[in-house]
Amino acid sequence: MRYTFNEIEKKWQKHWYENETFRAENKSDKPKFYALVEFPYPSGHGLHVGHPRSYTAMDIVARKRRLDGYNVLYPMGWDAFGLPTENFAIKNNIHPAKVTEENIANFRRQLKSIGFSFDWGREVDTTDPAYYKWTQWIFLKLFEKGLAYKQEMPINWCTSCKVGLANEEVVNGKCERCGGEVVQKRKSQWMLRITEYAQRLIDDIEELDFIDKVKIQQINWIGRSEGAEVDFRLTKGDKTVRVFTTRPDTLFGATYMVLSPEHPYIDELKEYITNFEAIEAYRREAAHKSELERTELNKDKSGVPLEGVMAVNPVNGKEIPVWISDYVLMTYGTGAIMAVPAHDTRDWEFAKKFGLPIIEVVSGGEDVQKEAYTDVASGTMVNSGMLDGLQVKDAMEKIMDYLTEQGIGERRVNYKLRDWLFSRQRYWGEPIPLVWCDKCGWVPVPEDQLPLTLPEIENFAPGPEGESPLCQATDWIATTCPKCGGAASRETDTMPQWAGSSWYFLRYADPKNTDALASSEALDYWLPVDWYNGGMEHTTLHLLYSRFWHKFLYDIGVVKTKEPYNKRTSHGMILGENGEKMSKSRGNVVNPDEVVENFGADTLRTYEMFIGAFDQTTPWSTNGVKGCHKFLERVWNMMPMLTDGDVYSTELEGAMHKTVKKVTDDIEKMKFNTAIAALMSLINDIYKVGRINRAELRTFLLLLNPTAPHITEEMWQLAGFEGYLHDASWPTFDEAKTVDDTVEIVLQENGKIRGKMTVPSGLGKEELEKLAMESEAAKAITDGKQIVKVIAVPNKLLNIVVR
RNA sequence: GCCGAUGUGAUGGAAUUGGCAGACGUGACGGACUCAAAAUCCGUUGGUAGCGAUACCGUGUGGGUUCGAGUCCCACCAUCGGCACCA
Repeated sequence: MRYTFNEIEKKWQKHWYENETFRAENKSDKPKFYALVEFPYPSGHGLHVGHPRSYTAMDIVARKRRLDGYNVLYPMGWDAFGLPTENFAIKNNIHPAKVTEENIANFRRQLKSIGFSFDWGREVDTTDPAYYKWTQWIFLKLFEKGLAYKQEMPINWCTSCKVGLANEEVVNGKCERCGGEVVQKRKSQWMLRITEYAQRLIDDIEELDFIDKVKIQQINWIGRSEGAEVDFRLTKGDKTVRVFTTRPDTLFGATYMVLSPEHPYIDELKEYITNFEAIEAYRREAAHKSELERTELNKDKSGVPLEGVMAVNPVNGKEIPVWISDYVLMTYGTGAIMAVPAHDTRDWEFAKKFGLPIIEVVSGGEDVQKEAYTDVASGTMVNSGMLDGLQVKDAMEKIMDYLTEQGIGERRVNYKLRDWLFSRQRYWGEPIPLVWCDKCGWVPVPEDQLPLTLPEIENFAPGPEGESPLCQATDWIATTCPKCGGAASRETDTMPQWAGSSWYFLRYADPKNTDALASSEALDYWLPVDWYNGGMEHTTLHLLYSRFWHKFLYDIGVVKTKEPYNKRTSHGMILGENGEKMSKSRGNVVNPDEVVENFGADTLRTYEMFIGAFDQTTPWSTNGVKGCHKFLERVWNMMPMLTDGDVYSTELEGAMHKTVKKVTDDIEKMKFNTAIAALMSLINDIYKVGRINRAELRTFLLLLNPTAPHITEEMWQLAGFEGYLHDASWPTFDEAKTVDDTVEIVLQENGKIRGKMTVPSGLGKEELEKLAMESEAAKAITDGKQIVKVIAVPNKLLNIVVR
């Protein structure tokens, strides 16, 4: 009988869908398990072969958990707001909602053809007003608690198209669409105070079961650093400039000060600055550079001194020059630094270039005129007045106490993490549900008027000054103030795509609820997510944003867990066959539809799991796909070898127990490639034996089922096993039967292999040494030599060290 | 530049976490079946020398620790992910 995968797969997909086999219940006697994958952005290109890598992995976990007796929730949805759809809509003048609908339909069809065990009754769509009603609701709660505020922030502005651009649309400082010049333009925008949660986001990650690299990257991204803020008086005007420093101990070595080009005081000091034109010119130049370019360490330092204004070092009264330079960012710390060139590499380079003095205040390094000495662990203070003779650590404490006493500074913890820029001047996003009233200020749209839906407009492109496209909807904008009833206007900015994806996993618990984002019973039952798999590239944005929102929802009593996800793992990317990133322009895109059509969903799934280590990037290989298809054909062709037998045969018993153990362990560790390799080895053994009995086939099908669910379900039925495979239980193994009676050990001379011998397994060190030393091979090693030492490793080796 | 990873046969990768490097798959070569080809099945396959037993070399590069290093430490090189408006 031929392996007609197309028919078999359609048959079972239909069966599962019609019988709602994978429907999750919000109440059950079984323990719950919530498996989550990142919902896709339904792009016009259709599913990428990268998507099924993550989805198959969690499908395997979900299917295995069901066989283990869990009530499993494994949902799917659409993160459908976003730029590409909007740009496509602008270009072709189609409503983005229409584009989105078509793309979703295509994605849904593709995902269904691969046989994932999603609960299709719980689909969510971030662009559905019934969904974004609650995204808006969460925003209003944030606003109510003072966590949303407006601030001037720079956007990328194309001087030629007159459009605000996403970072991605800026290529080498030019507009991706027209090649026009891109500059930084300041605009008042909505921000969310994620920094309020910085410490909790660090503290609470500790106890979570996240892979280490995710934890480390999040912690580094939040970037906590301890130090002090210090006030420097200026010789002109009545302002003091506050700087943040992690090295207050080096305060006596501050030989100049640097302000960010965007620092607001510069304008206020205009009347005192004698070279204001040069300053202006430099600021214009800085507006052309991205932060990435500005902070590159190896780039040539640039800057301009503020002539006519000096700063006064508060600890020794010395006047020091004030510069502006683009390596100081307005977005970190206070936007101003004290420069200590002797003990900071970037300051050192700047001082060298502009001939500024370098004064050593920590001794212990080389000549500071030749190189900055940055070690904090050792060193003694010099040239530092009251700090002289102290160790760095003690000097740090003393100076901070002094600054606080004198009222010229204070201890301060700073985070690299910045508040979340939440405004977009775009159409295809959730409208921000606020109204501006000249009398009352920003007023929330009343809850009973949510969702505030997107207005219908003619043209989805942004306005001439970079305003949101929603500006065209004048009827929609004009409204009354919910507070005073006077004339008022709606906010026209929309939310970023990250908004909808920051809470979608909550909606899955109760996706059709109209009274709340989900019922508290459903949330209490399903949360937290037990296992969340996704891409490394989402570590510092999506994953952090959603943890922040979840913590906020915890604070206002919506959810009962502090953290949304218990466990986080990540998958590697799939590259094109040539080892490059898949892209249309490179012509190396693999369409999953073709793989399903030509080889079957089970082959696609098996291959994507066999391709390599799950968390590693790997290239696609058509021959590899064929190899996996061949494996499934060998599985199929076991049917004629089937014999009776309720227990494992003696020939295969050991191999069966070992494979059950291996596959069970490997799935938990996401080592799917070696789990499949173990099944391939087992089938090689079965072919050697030439037959398989019913007990062995039953176990084999169960082990392969999570990976290749269609073929295994079909063979289960063909073999006449009871019920459906998906209702059966995961096989168990007997540890004792996974161990062979004898083992081959290696005999080494000074670590080099000299021979092998077979010994009973489980021998202790002494027994092994005694037995092995009597062997011919051991005698050949020791003959005529002096034995220095013998190292015995049970079940492994015996190493004889001789001289 | 900063943060996080990775580097093993012709090739995708494996290695119980310091103990036989190369499991499993692909490719290649040989054989069986066939009029023939495909498919299938069985075998061989890191390099060098040797008929052979075997010996030596071999996990990006250079050092180190250890009885023993793909695995640990130091330095370097290369590649990849992220860097806040792509998702």
